[in-house]
Amino acid sequence: MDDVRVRFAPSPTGYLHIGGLRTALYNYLFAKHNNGKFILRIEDTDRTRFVEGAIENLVNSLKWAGIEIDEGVTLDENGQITQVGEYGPYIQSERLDIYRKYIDELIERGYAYYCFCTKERLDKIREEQKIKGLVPKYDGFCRNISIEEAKKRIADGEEYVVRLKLPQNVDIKFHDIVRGDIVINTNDLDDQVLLKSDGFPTYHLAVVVDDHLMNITHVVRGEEWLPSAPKHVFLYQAFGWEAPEYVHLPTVLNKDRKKLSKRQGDVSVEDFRASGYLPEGLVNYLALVGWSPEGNEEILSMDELINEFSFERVSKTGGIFDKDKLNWVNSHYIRSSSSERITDLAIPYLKEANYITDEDVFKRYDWIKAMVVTVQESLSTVKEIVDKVEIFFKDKVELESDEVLEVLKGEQVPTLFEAIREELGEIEELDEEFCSGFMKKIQKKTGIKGKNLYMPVRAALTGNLHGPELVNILYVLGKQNILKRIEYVENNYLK
RNA sequence: GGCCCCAUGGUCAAGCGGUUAAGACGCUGCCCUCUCACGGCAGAAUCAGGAGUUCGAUUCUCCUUGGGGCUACCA
Repeated sequence: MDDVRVRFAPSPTGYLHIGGLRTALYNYLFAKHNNGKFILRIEDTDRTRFVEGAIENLVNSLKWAGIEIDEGVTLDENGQITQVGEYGPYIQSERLDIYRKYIDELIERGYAYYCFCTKERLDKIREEQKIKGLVPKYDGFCRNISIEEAKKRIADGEEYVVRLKLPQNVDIKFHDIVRGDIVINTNDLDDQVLLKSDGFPTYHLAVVVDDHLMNITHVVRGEEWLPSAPKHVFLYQAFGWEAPEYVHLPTVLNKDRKKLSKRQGDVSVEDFRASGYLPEGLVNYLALVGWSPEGNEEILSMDELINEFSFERVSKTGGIFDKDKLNWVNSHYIRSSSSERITDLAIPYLKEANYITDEDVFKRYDWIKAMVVTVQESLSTVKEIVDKVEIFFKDKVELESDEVLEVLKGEQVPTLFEAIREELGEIEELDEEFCSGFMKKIQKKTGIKGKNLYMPVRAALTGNLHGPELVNILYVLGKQNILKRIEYVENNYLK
């Protein structure tokens, strides 16, 4: 295969959408699988939709996800937008003169024409066509204006656009790697605007010119581009260029089988990151929506994904974004991460919940880490740690249910509490070693064992019948908290 | 409405003419265990419908139905 060059070409209209990440990911996986280049191009031809800071966000989200940009738009070490590569500029608004040149060429060759129709006229004819039950499309009013006349009108200051001049009733065929051959008749296509009245190209012109000039070998993009692909193919033919290979990816849907949208909650990569998803988890899961590995193993690192990826195994069907499965994948990565990593990721959440302070981070890092380890295996997202460690930070012991009270009212409970007090009285503070032997000592001392030993202690310390290992709870709580909670329980529930 | 794409359990999906129709998430039960979680085992659950083609269709063709997309001087 020729040197593979693919591009991810988002519009800088905000944050990177989860569907966009998937598209970028498949581009990246394909490129890396073939030792090719992954290029980031910014398609900012719609000035009305430009959002400040969007490019930085896009790049940061890609980097976070582990997608490395080989060429095109990226950020330098100071976080400033920069462009690398020999096919630049890679930001379309900086390529206006290039598009201009190719538009002129198209017009000269008779594949495009100037159009002076006003917005009002366009709206009107569409309205009429709709009423008549016709397909709303441009009626060709300006199709036959001569170049000379058009130029004169332009010189007179008339506003204009340039439209694609599509032949009538011609089948345009093209091949899509995952979908096979696709044929669309030009009668079902519109004389698409190529150059807008503000001098900016539309997507259709810019994408063709840029993909050609940047030597893109494979256009991998969302399914929503499928119906306009023939226009692009026609343009390649008009220019006399060789078209790239096409891959139109199935859509990522929400539970209602609609395109994933903001109304359903998190949709941007930034949202998922903030919710405590690890990049490996999100990437791994996303790879699985619309593609499947050959084997049964679904937990795959980026390198493994690169190694296994092929368009042959990309599905044609839109897939629903399944948060449950994402959580499962993510929990896998949380469990297999080092406790240091998860601790560092958890600290901001713990601080936000006012469970810890900067001073704690500085002075009691090991204690924080111990707490994280205690709940690490049960987390789906790092953010969940806030709920999981809540038990350690309550002043009062709140009983979760009547069953807890039942346990606390067991007849051996006073003996148990007394033994704990005595045992704790002998030491300054708990260390991990002490904790791991603690329950055994109590057992020896009181003769109480098993459920009867653990459950009342758990109930008294957490107000709960479930939770992490009791030994860990003891350590995280520390001597004073243990004594306080026992006392609290005695005073409030056992009198 | 027109055009295009798509169709295997609730979800992601394997399958590419002959299979007891994989696997994963979720769900249920059991085991492990102080409990939860992890882990292990087991279970329920799928080829949208109808015509063809064929000795034989989940698989190929057509129709119906359903879903999605496009139909802008947005991408």
